[in-house]
Amino acid sequence: MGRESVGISVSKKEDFSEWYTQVVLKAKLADYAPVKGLIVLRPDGYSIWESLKSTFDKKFAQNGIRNGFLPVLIPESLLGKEKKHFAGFNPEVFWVTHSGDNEVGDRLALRPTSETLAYTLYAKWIKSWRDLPLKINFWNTALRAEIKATKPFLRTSEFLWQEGHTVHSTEEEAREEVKKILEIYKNTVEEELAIPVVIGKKSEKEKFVGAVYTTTMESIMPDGKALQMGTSHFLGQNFSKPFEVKFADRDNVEHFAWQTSWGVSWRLIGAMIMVHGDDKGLVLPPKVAPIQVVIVPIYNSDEDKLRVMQKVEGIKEELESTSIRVHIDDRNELSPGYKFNDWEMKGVPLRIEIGPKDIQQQKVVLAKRYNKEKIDLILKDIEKVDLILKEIQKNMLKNAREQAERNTIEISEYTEFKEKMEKGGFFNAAWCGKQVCEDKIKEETGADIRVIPFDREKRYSKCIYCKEPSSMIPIFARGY
RNA sequence: GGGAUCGUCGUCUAGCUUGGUAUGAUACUAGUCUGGGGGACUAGUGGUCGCAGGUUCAAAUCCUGCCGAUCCCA
Repeated sequence: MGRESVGISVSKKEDFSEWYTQVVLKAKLADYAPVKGLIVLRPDGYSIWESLKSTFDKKFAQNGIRNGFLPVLIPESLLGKEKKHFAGFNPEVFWVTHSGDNEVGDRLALRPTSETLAYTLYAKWIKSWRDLPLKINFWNTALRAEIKATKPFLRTSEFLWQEGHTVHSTEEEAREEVKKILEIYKNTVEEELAIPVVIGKKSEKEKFVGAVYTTTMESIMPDGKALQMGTSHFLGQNFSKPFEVKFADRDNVEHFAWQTSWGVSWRLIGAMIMVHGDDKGLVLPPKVAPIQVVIVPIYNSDEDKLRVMQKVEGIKEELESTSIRVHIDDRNELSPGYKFNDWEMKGVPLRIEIGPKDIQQQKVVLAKRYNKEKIDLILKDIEKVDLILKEIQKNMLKNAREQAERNTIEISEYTEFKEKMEKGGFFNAAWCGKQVCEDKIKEETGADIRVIPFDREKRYSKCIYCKEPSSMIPIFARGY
């Protein structure tokens, strides 16, 4: 009894959407807030975010990027300065119309993104080529009113993210920056979260409103839908002109600057849950797990307890000396079986079980979360835990990659495309580049162009829709 | 944007048709026995029925509005 109400009550395979929501809530990553579309991050969820944040911060710093802070309110007059940008975001902006009892003249937007505010300030700060490049990243939240059904981490009206905004004196340097950032994103997501991504460009239709072009990384989820994992935009001079981000070059001629902007959000956490989780709950990659190893002591008498706990403390110290994050589950009132299930729900990568029998044999039992494997480890080999965690991290990426590959297909017949799209997946299909075809495909199959992979930008074939000559093979999929 | 369904202790749920202040499970608290895969027993705590208003002697139940959630279609 009780099993159903404590654990996940549906299987990942049969009801993916319900499964996802239950994992988020029951693993205590997040909870719903009293306002539609808003969620609350709990400590277990927030530490995953903190872990990602610290990795990104290190990599950004190595690339000469520093952190700053921007306020949340942006006057309408600023937001509207770049026309297309404004038109794109306007339908989902939250507006502040009053300050206290007084109506404000120029309505204030709760930032849907900060380009317009940042660049107003950049225009003040940048005078000379000596001020460039200017590279600032902002960790904050963005607000975009979601009318559609919301999902924790994947679609919420407020989300945690970082938005980076850089300014360069040359076009080449800005384009290079866009690329560098996307590489940082890809490496981090694959190495930390063990999720494989495909990088490339967005189509004209799908690019960031106001950008010259958008580069993106996309991943496929186990239900066959695509998730945008992060974007890095080349803004050209589209913003520097209306916002007058200008600098005097070495020859004392004034030029408009070249800009980039880029961001990843807590969607990454949602992706991690979907890709790695199973019917027992969350499965965390060791690198981002708040607790990497949980020790469950087993005993049934006071003398046993004493002996076991002594051993357990020793193991903990030894593991911590190699910077492993260890937790001892010393809750006295719960049975070992309950604890096993509890930590599996929370996704802790490795569990150590140790009881009187183990002490007698000078060993412990190791249980790996991601593949449910249970093995014995001789006590004096305890330092191998570090290696095992590394191996888990590696295998999780490998498994995810294999799964992604199984869900990716080459396709050249439109009828087959339509038919198979019902089941989802990444479809490599040729495209002529015309938006009419892109629109028709979206209308008839629900799939859009997720990404045009960099290595498939110059592949010549026939458009899947109109059969006219095509010059690229994008990935089509239904998205989140 | 159009349509449908729903909202009762923390969670799931009975009651709603035929108005009379709420059922059970789980969780939680305490104790005893237990303890290597969600343990048992006993005793407790907890809800005024999403919110606001209306009808009525009386509203979880009927009516109106709002808020929120889920699903389908575009």
